Amino acid sequence: MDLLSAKYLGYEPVHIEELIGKKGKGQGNMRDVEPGKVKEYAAEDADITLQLMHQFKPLLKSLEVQSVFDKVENPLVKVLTDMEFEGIRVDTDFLREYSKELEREAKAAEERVYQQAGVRFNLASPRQLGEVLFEKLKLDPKAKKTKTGQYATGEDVLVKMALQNPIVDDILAFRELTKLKSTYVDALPVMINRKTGRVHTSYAQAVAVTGRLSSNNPNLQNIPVRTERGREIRKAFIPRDDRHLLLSADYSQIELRIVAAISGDVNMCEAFRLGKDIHTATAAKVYGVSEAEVTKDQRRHAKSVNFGIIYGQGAFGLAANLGISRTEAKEIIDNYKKEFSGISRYMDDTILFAKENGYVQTLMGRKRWLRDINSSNFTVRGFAERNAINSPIQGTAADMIKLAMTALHSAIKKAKLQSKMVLQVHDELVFDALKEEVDQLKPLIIESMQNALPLPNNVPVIAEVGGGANWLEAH
DNA sequence: TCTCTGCTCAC
DNA sequence: CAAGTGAGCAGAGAC
Repeated sequence: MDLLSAKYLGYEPVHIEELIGKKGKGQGNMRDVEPGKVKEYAAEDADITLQLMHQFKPLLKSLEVQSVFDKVENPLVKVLTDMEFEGIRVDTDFLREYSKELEREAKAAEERVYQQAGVRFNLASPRQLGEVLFEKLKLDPKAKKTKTGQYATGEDVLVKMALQNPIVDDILAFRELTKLKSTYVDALPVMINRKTGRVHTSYAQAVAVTGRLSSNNPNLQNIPVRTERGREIRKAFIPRDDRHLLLSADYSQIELRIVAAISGDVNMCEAFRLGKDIHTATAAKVYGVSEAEVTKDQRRHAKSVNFGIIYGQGAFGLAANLGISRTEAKEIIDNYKKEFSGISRYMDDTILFAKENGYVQTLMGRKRWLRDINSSNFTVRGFAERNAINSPIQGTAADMIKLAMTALHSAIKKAKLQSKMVLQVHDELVFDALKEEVDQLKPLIIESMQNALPLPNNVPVIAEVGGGANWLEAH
């Protein structure tokens, strides 16, 4: 495959690597680039990439895809190169200290596991752990095996055994601590560019089949946030100096708004137009109560259904997720489909469209081809059907934030601001913002994000922005 | 050194 | 059978 096709299709790393050899052999290293030269490299990279993409254009078949190319992808190339070269500052002293703490806690959890198991082994090996748990300790006579025949020891399996078996909590703690240490706390400082003192991710523009970006070397799109210990790591992402702040702006419920808008479901569109809490509004409809009467559990269930819808989840998955019976889950889903009949119709129509045309598309016309949509194999076809439902939703959200990024890039340049857009995390943008520009920048961000791709049926798009001395505080 | 597997992090 | 899109780590085995 030639460079051009390889690049566009995402089989080769994009941007920085090809031109200055961030990880290529014998071409020097991104970490050695002179800080003063960074801008020149970025400009050169963008020019060449634009040229290559222009040559690739005749190969694109449909008008819709050309429009996605012209309006979304091509203009984004320069935006991404700028973001990659800009990078983001990381507090290495903080991470070094945190690493020691994680090390101590992991060691302690590991020792407790060996004590309780009555044997020492490699706790980091799922295979050895499975043998200890299910053959030596016989914790579950019906233990499940993976496709290669070893015992499954994933988090979902272990959590179910946690109440009867105290050893499980220590195993899970060990897993969490070592994951955080090896993947983030110890890895990030090594990725810092010696000249810029910052980490520079690479964004792949054509790897994810839905149109999302992906991020690697390092991946800055999966920095922990869910657990207390994980969240700490976000404190290590900081502004370039004390004259700057980190701003974080994210879309509120963007995928659900998109489902509502493209399905035209009256109840969900209305809920968004009235600015309601969408999960509470959903629960009220599904359980036939007023919004004030909705209980915590009902809202939790509704939230799960709303997410499940986006992924094409069935009663089995919902039951497993919520720890309820399949009958109960089925009842919730049936009610949901009755109350939100527009969404139910959208799902059926989209699968039918895919079966007839062999593809589905986003609001911008981005296509995903589904070669298995008419397969006679139930499992294979099922996957394709869930892809048919999910891809237009996830892909439209990707179109929207990509358009917003390009618009913002231009707006920041036009206003002659020094603040920089530095990260994208699917529905979030992060900025290294000069403090005196923040009051001007915030409305610019909100306006660009909310108006990048207006949704049908008057469904409002809402973006929220916050600031702080690190990525955690900015949220 | 390379590849696959199982697991876990994000949206 | 059963929830979509990614990236990266350590273990384990092939070469």
